[in-house]
Amino acid sequence: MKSEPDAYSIDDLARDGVTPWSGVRNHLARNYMRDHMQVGDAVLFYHSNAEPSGVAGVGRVASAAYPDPTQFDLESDYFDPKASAENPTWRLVDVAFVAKFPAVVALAALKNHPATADLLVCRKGQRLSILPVEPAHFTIVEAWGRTGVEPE
DNA sequence: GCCAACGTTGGC
DNA sequence: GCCAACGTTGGC
Repeated sequence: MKSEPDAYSIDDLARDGVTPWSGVRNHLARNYMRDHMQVGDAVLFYHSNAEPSGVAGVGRVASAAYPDPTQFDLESDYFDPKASAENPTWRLVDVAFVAKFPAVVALAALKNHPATADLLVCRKGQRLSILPVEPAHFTIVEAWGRTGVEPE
């Protein structure tokens, strides 16, 4: 799950403990949350538009999908006039903090390493804010981030 | 600041 | 329904 650290970083999640992943306004990303995420699923927390951009830590899905309240909030940047309480368009899940890596696993490093080069986030032009990660990939990235040691 | 890769909008 | 124009994301 991507977030710009200026907007919401792994440190913010560490402080809050759990946060509603509000503001997703892309149908594919919403569908991942709605159809594929289950409570307890592990999440790689990715810093985008950052120095460096990359995986900053680990989270965990802490709720099933439910309507994103910001779509009904006139004051919110994420207000959606087409959505209604009876027929919400956008959903989100809560994400809980698990760990912050001692150092960000940079996108450039992920791209350079054969064990992670085929991650979706490594694809050129990949802008989707929520992407699926294979369990094997998760294990590699998590170990890399936690230890700072490149995978074999 | 540039630009690739889309998603969205709106005229037709 | 098609598609051109436009807007956004996000790496570089």
